[in-house]
Amino acid sequence: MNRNLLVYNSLTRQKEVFKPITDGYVGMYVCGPTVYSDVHLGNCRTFMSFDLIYRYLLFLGYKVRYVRNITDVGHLLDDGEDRMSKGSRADDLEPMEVAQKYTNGFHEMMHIFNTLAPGIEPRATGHIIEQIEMVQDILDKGYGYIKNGSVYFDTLNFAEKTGEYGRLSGRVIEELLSESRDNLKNQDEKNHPSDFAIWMKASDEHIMKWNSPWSVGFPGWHLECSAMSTKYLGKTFDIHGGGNDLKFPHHENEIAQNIGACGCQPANYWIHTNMLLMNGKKMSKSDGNTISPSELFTGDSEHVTKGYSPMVVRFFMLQSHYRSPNDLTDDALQAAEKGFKRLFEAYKSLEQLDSPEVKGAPLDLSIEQTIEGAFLNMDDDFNTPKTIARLFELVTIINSLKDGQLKINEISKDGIAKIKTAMKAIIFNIFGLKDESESSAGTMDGLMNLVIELRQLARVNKDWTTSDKIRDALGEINIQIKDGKEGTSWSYK
RNA sequence: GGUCGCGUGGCCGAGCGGCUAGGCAGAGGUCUGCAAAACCUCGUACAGCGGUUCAAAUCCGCUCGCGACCUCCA
Repeated sequence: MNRNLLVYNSLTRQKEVFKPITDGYVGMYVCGPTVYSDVHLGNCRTFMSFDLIYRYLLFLGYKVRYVRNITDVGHLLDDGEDRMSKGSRADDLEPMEVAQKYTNGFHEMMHIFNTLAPGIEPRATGHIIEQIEMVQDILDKGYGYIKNGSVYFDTLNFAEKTGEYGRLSGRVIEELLSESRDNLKNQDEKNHPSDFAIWMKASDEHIMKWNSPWSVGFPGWHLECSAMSTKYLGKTFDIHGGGNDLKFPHHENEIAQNIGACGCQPANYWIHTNMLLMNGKKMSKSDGNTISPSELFTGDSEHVTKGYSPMVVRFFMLQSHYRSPNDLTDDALQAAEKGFKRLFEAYKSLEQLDSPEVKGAPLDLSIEQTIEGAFLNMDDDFNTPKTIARLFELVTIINSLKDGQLKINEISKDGIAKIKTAMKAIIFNIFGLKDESESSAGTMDGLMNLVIELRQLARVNKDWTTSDKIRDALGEINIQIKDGKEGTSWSYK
């Protein structure tokens, strides 16, 4: 498919025409989670955003190698303790048990949200050798120095020689120096405050450690992504993504390491997703301003009045652009839930539509324009809210045709087929939504057809007591009866 | 304190120099045995103050408010 895809590149701060290194192929690396506790809803938003991007690239016909790592080592806390170690001590588990436990939970949640699994999901601990080799490369190029068994990246020297440091995050090395002057404590081994460790010597009590030419230790906390993206996607690949809170220092340092090791930019396009807020504020466990995915599904939280299904949450997130902050509120979720149901109801109605005209009916042209508009919106930096607006324009047309406000011969068979193809592609393939009411649909349809038939019989006999009782009783178990011109249909409330 | 970004109608959320966003909620109407659903119509916007322009929600400046990053973070 020859579409002109525009992508906002954080590196250049503008939308650019997307052109992969190799025609038809895309290499995409996304920074995955650190698996030391349960998945955070914010993580889910980020990975759903990249799932959408992945899905759209696939839809456009690209062969995509999607790599998303699992970080199971190397993130230090303020007190110098590794998160994995801390997690394992708290749960009385081996570090790898902690990693496995939360990796499983993460995968389960990604499945619940209907995201496609990446093609490769490398773990930091599985790539210690590659990371050691990269440290050596950086040392060989003169961008690293050794202090007491630890190896640091020499940002000053790197910035002077390449002029690259700070480009992604818009930082200047002199500013980094001045803003860090106050807190030079705990940094005595570093030559410069903005330097960062690429190999850390481990203390005796440290659990996760490996042999290296410099010390028994562990890799620095930005190195894994540099090493693993290079291993699976090459020295320079197409897209690197992550949450915008990773821009600095993580991604800035990643770029420095890659350029330091091989002299080339790791990725041509950097994509950063924005944060999920709740009630206008960043989600934070310490402030109590947080909700877990399962609490959101069950409604077991003071922040919501009821539970919202995974697909409603996904649809809600699609209603805002991936580069905008997304504010989770109960009102917004309720609105999303109704919109989501209207969309799916219309899609079901669409499947029943048929026209006597073969082609060339009056509505056909505007429908084609709306469909094309939807895809143009997707081409414009994956603008899902605009695409959804086009979808709802189609919803109105579908409902009008179904209810007879628009005559069925105003659209052709060809036009209906085009809406079907487009909506199916956008809703299911690109947005990754699914109909949650589908389970055991065959039995339910059969049962409901019978009930509706009985009620119709009562209505023909003007037995309103019976017909209303059927309707109201069904309403109580959340099934809604809808009397239309073309007969009666039903849906879950 | 420094850097970056944002403030759109009752709520959410696109738009980013001239052309209807869309959803939810609200009002009126059509349809219906009644209701719901659906459809049609309608209203209330661009934080504030200045400036640039024939024209600004959209560009510039200031003020206020919010968020992210600067320390691990999606």
